Amino acid sequence: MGHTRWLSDDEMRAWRAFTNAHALLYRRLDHGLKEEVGLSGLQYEILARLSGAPSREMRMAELAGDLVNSKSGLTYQVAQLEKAGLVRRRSCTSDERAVFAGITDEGMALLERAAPGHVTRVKELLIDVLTPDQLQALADGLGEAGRRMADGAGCSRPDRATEAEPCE
Amino acid sequence: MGHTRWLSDDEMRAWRAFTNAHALLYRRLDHGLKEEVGLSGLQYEILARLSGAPSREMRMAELAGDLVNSKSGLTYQVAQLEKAGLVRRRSCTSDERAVFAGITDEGMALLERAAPGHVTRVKELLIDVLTPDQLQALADGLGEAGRRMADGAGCSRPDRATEAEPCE
DNA sequence: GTCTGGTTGTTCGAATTGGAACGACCATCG
DNA sequence: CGATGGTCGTTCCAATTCGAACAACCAGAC
Repeated sequence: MGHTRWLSDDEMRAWRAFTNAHALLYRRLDHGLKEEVGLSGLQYEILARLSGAPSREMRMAELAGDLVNSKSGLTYQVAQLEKAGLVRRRSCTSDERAVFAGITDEGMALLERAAPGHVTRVKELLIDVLTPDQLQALADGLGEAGRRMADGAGCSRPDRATEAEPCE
Repeated sequence: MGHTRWLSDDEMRAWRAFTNAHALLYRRLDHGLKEEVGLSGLQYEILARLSGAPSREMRMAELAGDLVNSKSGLTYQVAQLEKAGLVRRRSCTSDERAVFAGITDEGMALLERAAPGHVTRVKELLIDVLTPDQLQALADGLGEAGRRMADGAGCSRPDRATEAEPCE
């Protein structure tokens, strides 16, 4: 490691734009959700993933991996959602360790009530601002970056375990 | 508002890539900083901004605006940094309300020790993964999105006040 | 002057986060 | 079977986050 390669002006601009846009956007989305349906951004994401899962449920570990949140953090949030009746938990019969979190009908109803506003905001504040080329570049470039980081490349993260079959 | 315009597959891919890459990346950077110099990502950002400011100091409000963090959150972190001797605070003589936070020599030293590893990680994990075109698209597209959100467009945020002259 | 409206940074309390430690569990080997 | 190593989700605790309320302050109208 001779001397450090600093960021060029262009690189710095891109990097700042990336973090700045994310912070600004996430803040808006969070507030919007909180106001409209009382959910946090993370809670919305949890419900969204569950609603899209095969049988409307997922393993805790899989969820945590998808959301890039710590296990303990997920436990906490799922507990909140369960208290609110939006999610139900059941333990897997074939693997006593595993816990499945599934979205309830009530959760689906709330999600459907939350989605329009949320999606509209994402479109207005990000998607519609980008040209089709920029959108594509974003999907390609950041998709690749995400993929590389997800595979333990360069650091921790040994996961990518079993693909979570419906269990029974 | 007729019916909601949902996200197309491409749009969804881009959106997911964006949030996913950010989460993954920020987590790595955070851990890296914590291990190498004991700073959090936010603390590093604070020091970095201060080090680049005209006289190595900024108003609290300006800092908070740049970092997109709540005022109270910034107060907390700056207090931490001050306790560690990396930052010093002084109140402005011409405007008794304002508080300037400035980075100390000790802070500069730590920042210089932290920067190489941090910057290298940013390059390796993000910049170097992108093609020049993608980098440019990211800077342009997300830059524009950030700019629009920063101007109260569509929502709260009335700020963008005085440009914080050196005060004396 | 004095009043009013808006700004600034801090304080407070409640909610959330994340890591480490833990107990329960599976799978493999002998 | 008994032991071992690894996985899973939870619990615990300290650190952090955010918004609302607050006190001090500035600026302009009157």
